[in-house]
Amino acid sequence: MDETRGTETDRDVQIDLIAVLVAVIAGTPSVLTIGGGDKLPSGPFELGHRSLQSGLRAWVERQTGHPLGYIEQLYTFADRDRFGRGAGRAISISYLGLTRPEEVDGSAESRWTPWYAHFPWEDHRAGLPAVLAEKIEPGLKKWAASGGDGQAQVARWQRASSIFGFDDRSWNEELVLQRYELLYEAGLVAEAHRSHGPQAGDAPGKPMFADHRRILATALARLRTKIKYRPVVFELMPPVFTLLQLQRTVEALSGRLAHKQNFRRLIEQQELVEETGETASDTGGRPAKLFRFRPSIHMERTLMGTRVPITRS
Amino acid sequence: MDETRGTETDRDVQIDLIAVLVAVIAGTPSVLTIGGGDKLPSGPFELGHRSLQSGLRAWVERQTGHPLGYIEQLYTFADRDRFGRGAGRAISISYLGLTRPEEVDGSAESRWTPWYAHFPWEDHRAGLPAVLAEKIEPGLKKWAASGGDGQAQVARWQRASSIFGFDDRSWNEELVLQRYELLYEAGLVAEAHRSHGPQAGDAPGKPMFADHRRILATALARLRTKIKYRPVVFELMPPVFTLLQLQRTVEALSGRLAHKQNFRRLIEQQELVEETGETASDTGGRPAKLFRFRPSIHMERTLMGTRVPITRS
DNA sequence: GTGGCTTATACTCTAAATGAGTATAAGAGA
DNA sequence: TCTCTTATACTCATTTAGAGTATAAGCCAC
Repeated sequence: MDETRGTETDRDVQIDLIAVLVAVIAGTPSVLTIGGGDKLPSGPFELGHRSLQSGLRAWVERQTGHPLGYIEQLYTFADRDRFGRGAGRAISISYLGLTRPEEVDGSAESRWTPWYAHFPWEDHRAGLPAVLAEKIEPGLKKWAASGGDGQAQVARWQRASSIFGFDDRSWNEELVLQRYELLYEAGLVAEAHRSHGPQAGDAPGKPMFADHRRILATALARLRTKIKYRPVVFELMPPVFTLLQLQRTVEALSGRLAHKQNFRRLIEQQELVEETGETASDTGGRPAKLFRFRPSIHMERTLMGTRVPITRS
Repeated sequence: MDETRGTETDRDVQIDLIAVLVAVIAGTPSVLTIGGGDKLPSGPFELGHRSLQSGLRAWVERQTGHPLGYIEQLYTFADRDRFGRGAGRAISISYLGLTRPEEVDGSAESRWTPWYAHFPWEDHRAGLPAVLAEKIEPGLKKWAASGGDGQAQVARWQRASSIFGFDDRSWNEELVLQRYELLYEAGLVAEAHRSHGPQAGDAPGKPMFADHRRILATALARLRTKIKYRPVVFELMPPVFTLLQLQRTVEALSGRLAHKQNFRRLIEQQELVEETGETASDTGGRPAKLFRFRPSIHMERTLMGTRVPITRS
């Protein structure tokens, strides 16, 4: 099996670990960035590291002063052209990490960036984002119209509209990555233009370094999928919270609103939380009971499911 | 953190691509193996490869004579001790691939191995597998009883019973990896004993080379999860099939039986398939209508969902 | 060619889950 | 006390899911 080995196989291959660290800060889902807010924390995987995870922890903590809690592997990339030709090649192993607000500090080099700044079309909490109708839909219409023969054009538009929910199709919040990739393909995000030419300024969403925005999209998609069947939200919550706070966090992640009464029904019937006995009176209305996550149920739920209701319209 | 390092960041790191290639052959879910049936096809990622996927394709096709269709990335491993100390270290990027029976041939070096040979406890189609009550439950009871103080013992047994569905808890077919890892931890699979000592013969399920069985477990878990919400089963079906054949394939993957009438209802209402107009008369009873996958719905369903009914008991 | 075996296919029934809404409670502040 | 705000309890209709009954349409043995 080892034909051409020995010379080049195991040389010039750099292994990078990239972290997408997420926290919800004052209701705003945010990602930890370095370098002026457009780079994800990352660093090389070194021989001294015991494992990929521990390598990542070491790097991120050094680079951001931020200790890592829950982390999970996202995806491994290896594009030859990732950093231009001739530079050898890099393999990037990306991770998703979740942290609580209390643990948030932000060091000199790192800071928390609201992720919807990079994906304004993903936040539907206040209704359809304007950017969809103003830039994305016309942009994709043009892209579809430029695609080969009639049939190919129809196929392009079908793809676009089913992914983005145009023409009265429903919005699926999990398709973050597909949407980003489609925009990239259609040249509607700045990263698609190597030279960052004239279009870059007009393209929706703040661009990021190299393919970091794609990685962030992967993370968002994974998180939105995961909160529906694993109780990971709690990794983002303070130890004690009201049900509305919990709901707001879920909404921040999924980018859409939930039906309050049904949300509460679902959470309670799943026995994920228990009352602390105290109430929070700073809510502006009737004081809300405070809850904590039920640790006893933790393992069980990690295995089984959690569900979250989201309004249909 | 950089204890024993020197200059060597990008040296001595070998990158392996590992394929878990799945096909359902005559109702038996199988995995492509080499080396006498205990190894997954794999090979180094080389500079000449355009991407991870194309590297994998090249390797597998050369090694097994088997062209790859649908593939998706599974997980990236990097254990320092994977191949013993001093051997540098290896990073393994694993992929799951699905193929159709027609494409199945099996070359000299490769062959198809029924995967339940490696995971006999995962096949519940003919009721609870005997190995559960005979070996696994007593083995895990013993393991639980040997774990620290009373509380720790209870916690161990709780974990075991909720993962394996003991004590009248329900079986969750998706927890393939958790079950394998628990068995490993409890020393109940041969791989847990480096020396392959006396217990190896008694341990349930055929062992595999290195950590290949863990990778296979990862693949099985992913596949069982995925068939529930993406129409990937069709990658495993011939172009034309009866609904019962489709059902048998789903059952083979999930390891449990489905309710025939409800299965049909679900498949039909989802409009995943369409009649070809022909019937198959070799089914032993009333001839069954033949169906094909609806290509028009393919993209849409790739984005949206597919569901599959499974009997509760 | 008829009765019995097998699988296919159509329906029915019931319970649970889900989406949406109404009604009432309990604080703060004018 | 009235009003505003949020919290919380219930109700209702629809959909989905699990399970079962009934009927259809082939083959085969006799």
